[in-house]
This record gives sequence, structure tokens and C-alpha cells, in this order.
Amino acid sequence: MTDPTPTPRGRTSAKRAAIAETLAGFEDFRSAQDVHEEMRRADRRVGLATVYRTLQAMVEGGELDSLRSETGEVTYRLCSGSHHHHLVCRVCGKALEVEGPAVETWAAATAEAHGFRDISHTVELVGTCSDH
Amino acid sequence: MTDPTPTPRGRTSAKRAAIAETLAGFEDFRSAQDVHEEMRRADRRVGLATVYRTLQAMVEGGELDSLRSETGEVTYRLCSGSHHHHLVCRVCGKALEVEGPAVETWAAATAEAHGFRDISHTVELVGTCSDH
DNA sequence: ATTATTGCAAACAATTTGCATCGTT
DNA sequence: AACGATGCAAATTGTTTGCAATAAT
Repeated sequence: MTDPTPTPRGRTSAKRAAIAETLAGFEDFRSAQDVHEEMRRADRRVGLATVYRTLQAMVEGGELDSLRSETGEVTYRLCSGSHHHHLVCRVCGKALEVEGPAVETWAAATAEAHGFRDISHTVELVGTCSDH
Repeated sequence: MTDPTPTPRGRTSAKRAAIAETLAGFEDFRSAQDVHEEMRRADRRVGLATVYRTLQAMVEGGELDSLRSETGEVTYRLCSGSHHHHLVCRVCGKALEVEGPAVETWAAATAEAHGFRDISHTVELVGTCSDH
């Protein structure tokens, strides 16, 4: 349970902190490019490559959740902790986190029924929210 | 129920047929590039762009199922008809179609509970099959 | 003939990588 | 000093598009 190194990868750095901060300012999933552009806007410039590298590192470090948008880009968001799924509005991009105990169960059962191990599942609900 | 035009888009063509045939020879999901390469191998050459265009058209025509691989490429497979989900082996790529009435219900209910309309859902189960 | 389909190359977009430099330790 | 972090530009990868040549109707 003891983990003296919060994120056992590399050194600390202002850039890295800035990226994390920027991310904290978002509610829903954003692409590396989005983050990069937002930082430019806020005069907290960082190289695009650095954003990509950092975001990847954070995902591996379990600090971020990532998923692919419908157009294929990888998007990130600080993860809240427990396992959940997303309900995304196709018009405004608003994303809600939803719990899906039923899905978890079904996934596990289905996998086992077919002899699969180490199952991981992705569930994405896309629809039009009430504002549109 | 009557649909005299199997695929109401454009003209018929040998190339198109060849692509469909090639696809029929596959069991699991393949990328446009995979299809292209396979056709080259079988001496049924077609331009890569044509493969992309045709595959997209077939998806829109409801003849193909498509999903994104973990690496982000779009992959295709002839679809068997009814709505279903996939259980893919992360090692060999073997893909099984699975029914998920529970998921359908949950998706609809969740969406409605949050005021979303025109919901569509994506469910992907990735695991290691019994052969590995 | 008319118009959709193809191929090829150029254009693109997202992401990655090489490498010299700079910041942490 | 030693080594990870960063920036920038060049390289990749997957996919799209413009356009002239070709095939289907």
C-alpha cells in the first residue's frame, strides 16, 4: 500500500505540472492537440511532442483516462477513480460518466463463457443531449 | 421487407466485387490496408484508395461492420445482420460476435435517464482467448 | 454519351522520433 | 556532472482527395 513515489516516472518539471493543471481545467475528454492549443492560448506554451509524451505517461501512470473519439483521435481526461463508462453528446461533446454494473457483469460472464481471460471492456454511449 | 436494390449506391464493378469477395474470405476484422495487401497477394490488385472508398461505402450500406482496433485503425468485417458486439482476442485477433440484450437495455435506460436521444452504443470486449 | 469508378500521386491529420539543448537532481 | 525532459523539425502512419483515364449504363 505504501508508495513513496506518486508517479514513478522521471523527474518533476514545470511543464509537466502545467499540462496537468490544464487538464484539470477541463470537464470532458480532450485531445493532445486541444490541450496544446489551450496552453498556447493561456500563454503556457509547451511543445506539442511534449504534450503527447506527457499525456501518454500520465495514462500509464494511471492518472488519466483515455479513449478514442469517433474521429479516431485519442482523448484524455483526469480519471475520477472507479471504473465507469461514458455517455457523450454527439453535438456538444458533453460527457457524463455513468456506472454500468449490469455491463460489468455481462462482460465478465460473456468472456468466461467463451473461455477468454483478462477481459477488459470498452463501452461508449453516444447520443444527443437534451440541449439539442 | 422488399428491397430490390441490395446496395443502392452507384454502379456495380468487378473491383468492388473483388473487395467484397476478399472480405468474405476473412473471419475477423481487417483494416483497409490488410484487405489491400491480401488482394495484391492474390493478384487481384486494386488501388488502396479504392479499397478505402469501397469499404466506407459498404459500411454505410450496412454490409460491413467496422470498429477501431486498439491501435486506432479502422477495421472491417462482413456483418451478419442483427445488432451485436464483439469479443476480440488481443493475441490472435480472433473475433466472436456476442449478443448483449442486457447491454442494449441498459444503454437505452441510461441514455433516457440523462435525457439523451438517438443513442447508439459501442461495446468492445477484449481479452485473451483460450488458445493463449 | 453520360456519369460513376479507379488509380496514382499529392495532400492531410494525428502521432512519433531523432537529436541537440536545457532543467533537475 | 549525469541523465531525464523539452522543443523543433523531420519522419511515420493511416486515411483522404484532386484529377485524368476508364468502365458501366
